[in-house]
This record gives sequence, structure tokens and C-alpha cells, in this order.
Amino acid sequence: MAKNDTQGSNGDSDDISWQAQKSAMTRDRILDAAINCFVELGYTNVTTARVASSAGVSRGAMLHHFPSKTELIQAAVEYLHDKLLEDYTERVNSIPKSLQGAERRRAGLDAYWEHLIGDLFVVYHELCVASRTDTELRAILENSQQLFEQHVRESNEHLFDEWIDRGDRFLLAMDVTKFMMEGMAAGQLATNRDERVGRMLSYLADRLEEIFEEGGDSAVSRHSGG
Amino acid sequence: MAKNDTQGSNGDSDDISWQAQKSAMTRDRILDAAINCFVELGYTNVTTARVASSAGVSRGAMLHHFPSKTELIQAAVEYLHDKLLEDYTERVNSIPKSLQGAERRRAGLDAYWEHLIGDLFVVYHELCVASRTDTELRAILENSQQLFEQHVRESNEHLFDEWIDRGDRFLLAMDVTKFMMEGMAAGQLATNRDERVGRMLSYLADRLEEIFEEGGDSAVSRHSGG
DNA sequence: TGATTTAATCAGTCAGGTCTGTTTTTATTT
DNA sequence: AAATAAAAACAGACCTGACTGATTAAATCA
Repeated sequence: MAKNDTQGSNGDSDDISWQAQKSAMTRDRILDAAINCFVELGYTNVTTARVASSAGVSRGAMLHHFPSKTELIQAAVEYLHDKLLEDYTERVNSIPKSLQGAERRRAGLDAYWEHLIGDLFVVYHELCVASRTDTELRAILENSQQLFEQHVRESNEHLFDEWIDRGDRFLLAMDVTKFMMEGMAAGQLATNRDERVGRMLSYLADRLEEIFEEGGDSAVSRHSGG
Repeated sequence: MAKNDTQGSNGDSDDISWQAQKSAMTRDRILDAAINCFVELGYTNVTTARVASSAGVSRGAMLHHFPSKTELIQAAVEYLHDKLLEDYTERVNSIPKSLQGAERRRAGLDAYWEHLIGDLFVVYHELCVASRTDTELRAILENSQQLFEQHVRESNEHLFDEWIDRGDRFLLAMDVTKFMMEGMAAGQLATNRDERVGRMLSYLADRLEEIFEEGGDSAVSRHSGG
């Protein structure tokens, strides 16, 4: 809005013009609004008009930045993907450095759980479900999924760096964690939610420690091939 | 279609008229078509015209049986619920009687898994996801969910009848099973699907046996309060 | 014949996308 | 520096197409 301070034909101070800045700002406003609409309305109920209204721009303005709904969705999904990674790493990084060993790993589980029940992941899961019958969305998601999975893997290798060289056991532990926690997040659990979740997280934490115990018992090694 | 054999104004043999039979048949045809559309198109892409076309009836005919789309969806969801129960019990009942003990329980897990990756459950899960932002659908589903959960509980009590009196351990085992398997079913697992699933099912089966071992170790009893 | 079921057509709503016009910013010219 | 041209950002009206629900006509059965 206040343009006179930085702009001018002499444009030395910043190599990015005021126009480009303004354009990027409205673009981000629109993408934020799109994510917001996903959260509040659900992917299938999002219309271009609603996104524009929520962003505070006219339909024409939005159509200038995103010529079609597909391009809007594409950009919004990538934007969501970025925010998902940011949310996850932020939660993991905010684990106190003082925590070490089993306590640190348990805190990692809790952080992952909080990430899974957040709005962003809920929306992401909705997109995955919708992509079953929406080939366009499926194509858009495939890229993001691979990147996200890789990022989670790297993050886990950091959290569980003591066990990085356990081979199959590491994969088993990651799958156990992933499936159990995503099952809790996606499953409809109306009764005793907090109690059941707490119990499951503790149980899961113990199983992970068990999997990586030196000379683990046969029950574990049978599945990890070690 | 062959009506002359059972029908007549003397209508003593059957208290339901030919017309009612026919009406019920088209009703079921429409509901079957609706489920089919859910599977093939996804819940949000289903239109009344498509259902009618898939059922082989005109829209007018369908609107006679289901005056509004809401009523159609309502009936279709209840129909889906019935078919879900049928599918699950059928799979469980088809476990050979010769299997007993741990083998029988493992077969129960496999049956549950097959049920979870079937079309019916996939659609059901989609409905659950869609119900987050669709209050009408949410209301419709709530009834079905309670009935379904209760049925699964009863079925489990039958499959695991040796352990029915284990109190908290039983609840823990059921949650572990439910979450892990639903996580696998819902999660996007592109790579090594069959291998990972098989490994997880074996691991899960072992954990369940472990949970119910007499005088189980502290790791288990810590979470089951027993 | 009278009632019920099926078929066909119509009107209203709302979505996405095109089109044209307006304002703001940038580049050019004098 | 002032004026002007060009381009970009923005705004809103319009069109098309699809869906739902209502209405009317035909066919079928009691």
C-alpha cells in the first residue's frame, strides 16, 4: 500500500519490483484462503468464489493469478505441503534438548501425534481420500507424497539416530509407528478418546524400545529378518 | 418378472402384493446402483442422474422411490451398512472350523484385513471423511457407526472367547488391532505394499498373543492396568 | 376403470470459465 | 521532470453446462 518509500525508476535497493511484491502478496493471501477453505468447508465443497471471497479479492483478480481452478488447487496443495513440513519440523525441533534416550524418542512420538491431529494433516488426509476418484488431484499429490515421506524418514533417522544401522528393524519400527498412529488419527473414536490414545502411545513407545533392544527376542527378529 | 404364479386378488398365499415386490426390487436395484456409484465415482461425484442411469431406471422413477437426494443417500448408507456387516461376518464365518487357538485368531486377523481393503469399507471410510464437513451425512452415519462398532465387538468376543474375561487387556488388544489395521488400510503405501502388510500382520498377531499370555510381563500390564 | 409406477420435460440454482472495463504500476519519450 | 504509452493487477457482468427438484404425460397393474 505505501509504495513511495521503496519504489522508483532508480530501483537499486531491491531487485524485486513493487508490482512483483504486491502480486506475490495477493498470491499468498489467496493460497492461505484456499487452505482455510479446505479446513472449514472440506476439499469437495471449496469453490473458486468462496476462496476469492475468503481472500478478500474479486473473482477476476483471482482468475488473473490462477487462470483455472486446477491451477489454484495445484498451487494450494504445494503450499499445503510446505506448511505440513514446516509444522512437523517445528514440533520436532521444539523438543527440549535436555531430553535424551527413551524420553526423547517418546517426545518424538507425542510430537508426531500432535502433528497428525492438526488441521493441516486432516486436510491432507482428505485430499488423499478424494484423490481415489480424482485423477487430476492424484497426479498433483503424488509428487508431494514422495517428498513428504522422504522428509519424515530423514527426520526419523535423526530422532532415532542410535538405531539407524539396524536395517530391517528400523523399517519395521517405522511402519509400526506410522500405521498405528495414522490409524488412531484417521479412525473414528468417539468414546474415551484421550484415554485410549494415551494408552496406545505408551504401548507403542514400549514396543519400539523392545524392537531395538540388543539381542531382541525371537518375536521381533522373526519379523525384521535380523 | 414371472408374476402369474404367486399373485392374485385372492392374495392369501403371500401378504405382500406383486406390486410391492416389484417396487422393492427396483428399490434394491437403485440402492445397489448407488453403492456402485460410490465405489466407482466417489461419494462427492455421485449424482441422482448417474445412480438412476446405473440402476437402469429413469430419474422420474427413482424420484418416485426417493423423493430427494438426501433420502436416497440416507437409504444407501443404511444399505451399505448392512452389506458391511454381511461382508464382515461372512469372512469370519468362512474360517475353517478346523483352525483353533492361535491359528484361528490369526485367520481372524486376515479376514478383518481382507474386509478392510474391500470396496465396501473403502467407501465407508470415504463417507466418514466426507462427514466432517457434511452435517447431514454425519447424522446419518452416527447411527450406523455405533451399530457397526458393537457388532465388531461382539464378533471379537466370539473369536477371542478364551480371553473375554481379561478386562482391560481385551480393550487394549482390540484398540491395537483396530488402529494398526485401519492405519494400514487408510495409509498411502505405495512401495512394497504386500510385503509390509504381511510383516505387520504377523507382528500384530504376535503382540496379541503376548498381551494375553498368562502372567504377561510388565510392559503389557503397565498399559492394561491389570 | 382407478391407482400406481415409469418416462420425459421444464424451471431454478450454482458451479467454472470467458469477456470486457477500470485502476495501478512500469517503461518510454520529450 | 512531465506526459504518454504499455503492461500488469483488479473488478464485475455474462455465458454455458450440470445438477436437483417439480410437473406433466404415458404405461402398467389391480
